[in-house]
Amino acid sequence: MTNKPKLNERSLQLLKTLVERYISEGQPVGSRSLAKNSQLQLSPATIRNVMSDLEELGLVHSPHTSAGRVPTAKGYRLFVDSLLTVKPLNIEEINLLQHGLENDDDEAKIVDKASRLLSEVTQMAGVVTLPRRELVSLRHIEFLPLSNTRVLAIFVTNEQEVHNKIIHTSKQFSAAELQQAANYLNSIYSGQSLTDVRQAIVMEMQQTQKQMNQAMLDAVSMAHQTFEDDQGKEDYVLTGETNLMDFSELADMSRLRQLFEAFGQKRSIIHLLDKCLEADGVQIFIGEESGYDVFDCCSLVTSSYSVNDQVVGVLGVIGPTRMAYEKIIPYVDVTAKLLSAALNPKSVTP
Amino acid sequence: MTNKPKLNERSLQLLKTLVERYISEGQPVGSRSLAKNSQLQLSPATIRNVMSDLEELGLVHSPHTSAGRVPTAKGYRLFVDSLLTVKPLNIEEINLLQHGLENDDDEAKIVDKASRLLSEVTQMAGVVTLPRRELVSLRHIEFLPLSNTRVLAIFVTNEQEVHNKIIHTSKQFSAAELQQAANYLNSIYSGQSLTDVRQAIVMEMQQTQKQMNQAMLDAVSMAHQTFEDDQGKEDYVLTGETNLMDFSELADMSRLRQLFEAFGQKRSIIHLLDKCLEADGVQIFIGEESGYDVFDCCSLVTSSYSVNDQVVGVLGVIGPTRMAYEKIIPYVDVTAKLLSAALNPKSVTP
DNA sequence: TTTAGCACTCTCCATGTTAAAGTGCTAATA
DNA sequence: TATTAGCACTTTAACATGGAGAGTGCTAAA
Repeated sequence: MTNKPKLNERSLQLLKTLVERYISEGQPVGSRSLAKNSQLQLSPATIRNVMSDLEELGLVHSPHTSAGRVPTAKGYRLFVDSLLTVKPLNIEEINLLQHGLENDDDEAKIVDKASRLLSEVTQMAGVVTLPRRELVSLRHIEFLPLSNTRVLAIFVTNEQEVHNKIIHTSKQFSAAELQQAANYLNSIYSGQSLTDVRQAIVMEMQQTQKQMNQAMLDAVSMAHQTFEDDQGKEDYVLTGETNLMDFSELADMSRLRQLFEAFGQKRSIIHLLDKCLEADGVQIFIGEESGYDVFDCCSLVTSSYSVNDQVVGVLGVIGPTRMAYEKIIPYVDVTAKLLSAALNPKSVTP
Repeated sequence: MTNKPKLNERSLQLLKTLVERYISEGQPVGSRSLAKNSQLQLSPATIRNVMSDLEELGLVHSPHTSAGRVPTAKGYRLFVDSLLTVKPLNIEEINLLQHGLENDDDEAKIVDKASRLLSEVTQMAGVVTLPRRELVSLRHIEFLPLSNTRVLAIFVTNEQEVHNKIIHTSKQFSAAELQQAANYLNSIYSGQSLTDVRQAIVMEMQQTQKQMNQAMLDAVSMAHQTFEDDQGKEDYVLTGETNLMDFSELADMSRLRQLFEAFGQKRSIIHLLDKCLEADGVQIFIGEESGYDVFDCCSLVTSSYSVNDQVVGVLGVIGPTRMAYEKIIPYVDVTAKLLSAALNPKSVTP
């Protein structure tokens, strides 16, 4: 499907003004209005011919005979890729974001704030995935006895992420015994990556012939339980969903409901956001491009953010396909950069 | 305002069938329909007279001249308090709930499940506050060094709730020093209630003349930071909000938006749920009774749940004022009891 | 290739009509 | 005195009607 015929400068210029016009007015754009607002000196009749071509190419679409034209997802795509003139943020806008993302010890708080800022500033929904490190390293592990054979396992990864899980043991251990087990594990595995630790533990458990005393065996078995399921729960923070209720495109209740259910289930959103992890810079899904019916009249503008030059998450904005891309794109772009900056380890002052 | 005149048996009977009728049909109920459906042998004309009285008392209300009558919040209130015949759940319904709340180590998971069950079973929104203990006792505390003077404080309360916080110290401590501090604190404060610990720490810090070495002072100072802000974040789990989108009463977008914003902000909901903590058994807020405009056309049916015979939380259902109270009430009631059972410490098998 | 002109289509809005539902009032009835 | 029948009146909902406005597609002329 190599369909790029007849797309001369003029048609593109017309498509551009059509999209701009539609984005700002929200009404199908007719040939008269285009004739006036494009810089080209053309009569409405000529423009109608061009529109006919654009429609044939699937770039625009007419809701009914006597309405103007509306851009399709494909039309938006062409617009965003080749026609858009991005409006960089001014100082105040940048300051607003920078201010909101001032340093904070708590990673979760910063992420939350970033999402909130995105939604405030764009008046749409803001979304930020929690930062996920490729190599999660084990920092420290600790066991506390609960009732009977239940034990509370607490472990810290990546300097400051605390996880906990309740595990079951074969016999009842005293606090001292558990302390000993933790000491043993800390001495061996501390500092190693979680995947490595998991592997090593499985190995240990297979080679029982190795000279290990019962205490060490118990410790390894507990560690096995603690780390067994993937601790890498992907998650994201979504704010300003209610902003979406004000868009006429989403006024249909069943549509809206599906959208909010998708937000609640998180799965599809995570999957979509994951796709953006690899891409560098701002990435955009327009309408049906996402592949999820729920987002048919929505667009998603995202950018990845990083810590230590390593991409660890994605942030973005969800809104109706008809959004002011020229403004939203820089907002997402800048927020991603500022979030990266805010999350990066502070330069160590001596 | 002692307004209980003319409320004879017959008027009450009519009000009852009116409310039942309106709940099941969703349409204003006229005198003809009431004449047929009430057991009383009365002509529509007579019923019109009675309706006129009920309207004067503020129990019913006419949307316009030639529509039937609709119950007001006050009407619903009278209905719920004195006229309602509750339909107890049958075995299958109870089993469904019981099954869903099977024992699980993780408190958060059970609470989540309870909320989900409530919303599934009622097709409205389910809400459960996280269990909050009156006396939170300190179980264990632990410090881990981060970069520079930052320290990760981890502490466990109530046998299995893990909290963590980053604190700042005056100088850089080694892991060993921190371990020592934690040991000291554990030895003194472990087992005491958090409020007691907070008090004791403030006392310690004031009486510096007391013979304490520097290490002890450091430990106390760190503990002070760790426990300083109230760790009692009240929170709740809300599920099935999207169910509410299907009710015509909430079809108005701005209304719906306000409602969902209230859900997101949590404050007003928490406040409302807190009011239900004291009450025993099922409690109901109908429409404007809640005092929050957002809930004007919603009702909230709640019940508290307990652990060790002590009320620790509230659970309930949010839906339109026009809901099947006779079925919703037992659902909430039973779920609260089952949740209590699921959360109570298992009997220790020897 | 572009444009003017024109018939045509579709939506929107205001208007009007009718049927159905239900009320309030009055006067008759038990 | 409480109840009921009867009737005039009101309101809504659903449907038809009929311009006005906007915009199109097509054709033929420039």
